Amino acid sequence: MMDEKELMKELERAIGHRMGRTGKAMMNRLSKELHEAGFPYSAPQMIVLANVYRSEGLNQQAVACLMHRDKAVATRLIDSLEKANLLVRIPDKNDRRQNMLYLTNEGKEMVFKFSEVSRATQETALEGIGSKELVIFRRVLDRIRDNLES
Amino acid sequence: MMDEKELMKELERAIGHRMGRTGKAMMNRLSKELHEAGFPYSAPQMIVLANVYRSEGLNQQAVACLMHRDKAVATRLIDSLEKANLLVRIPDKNDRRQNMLYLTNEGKEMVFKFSEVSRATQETALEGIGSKELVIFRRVLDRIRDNLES
DNA sequence: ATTAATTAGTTACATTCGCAACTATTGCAG
DNA sequence: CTGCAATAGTTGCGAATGTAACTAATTAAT
Repeated sequence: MMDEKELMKELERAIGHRMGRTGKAMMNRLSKELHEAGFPYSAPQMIVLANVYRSEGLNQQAVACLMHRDKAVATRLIDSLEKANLLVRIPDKNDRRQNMLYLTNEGKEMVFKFSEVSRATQETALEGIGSKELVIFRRVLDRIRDNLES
Repeated sequence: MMDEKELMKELERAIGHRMGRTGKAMMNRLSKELHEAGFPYSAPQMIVLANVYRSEGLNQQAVACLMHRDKAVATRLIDSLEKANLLVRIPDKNDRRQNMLYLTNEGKEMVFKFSEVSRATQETALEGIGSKELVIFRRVLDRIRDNLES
């Protein structure tokens, strides 16, 4: 068993905890900015919308995968967005199990407004961080993910 | 050659996405390792315990603050840990609103076991990453959190 | 061709979280 | 001293999440 000193060091260095906190901070800030900008929609809802905007016609499974959430969550978010007339489900003629997703005009407008808020938030998040550091940061992130998912 | 502004834009684009995915991967892995090691306790429970270990006698508010969670969440986690005999609440004689938290011997043992699992998981996660890069990584992580929480 | 296995999506259920209301205690202002 | 504000902790409630069971459609296997 390790001695107390080492244990203390180890506890202080919990990268996972730090990353969780920072990730949550990002999400919280985005939600707050959206709310303050008068958005009647949540951040997860807008993230779905943005993903559909980037690749219209994609199915719900793909949405779930892109946002790292369960497909049940995708179903519910898409339900709410369809009810709000921001997107529509179109059953795929070739595979009627799938719904292809398309934005309405209202949905597209909403994505544009969202992207402004989101960009501002991200700029705030990365303020004072040099591009060299950011390159390393991103490389380390990817490496950690690879280490854990393989 | 891309100019600085374009490069930053390009880098920013994927940061939120990557952090979400990587953070989730870490949490999943830790939970899995804990479960496989026969732990009957969750990661948040263990994080509470580790914090109490680091500064015994602290109150519930402090625990909540350290984990960046609501004090209600702290109450429930501490409830479960006290029920499991891993820690005890001792009312502060000088201010009877506060509970001072102390680990039981069983709780201390659990922290030691947890720290081994957690350290192993972290080693897996950080394999092949140089200490220089890691320092930058941590600095960027903290900077992002500071940027967002201030 | 029929049956089994797979896949997309939905729904039910239990869990967790954070906000807000509430209690109890302490500190402060007049 | 009295009463009001602030603080620690608890509890109730609604919202969001993931697992798993389920339906419907497709594909593969024999």
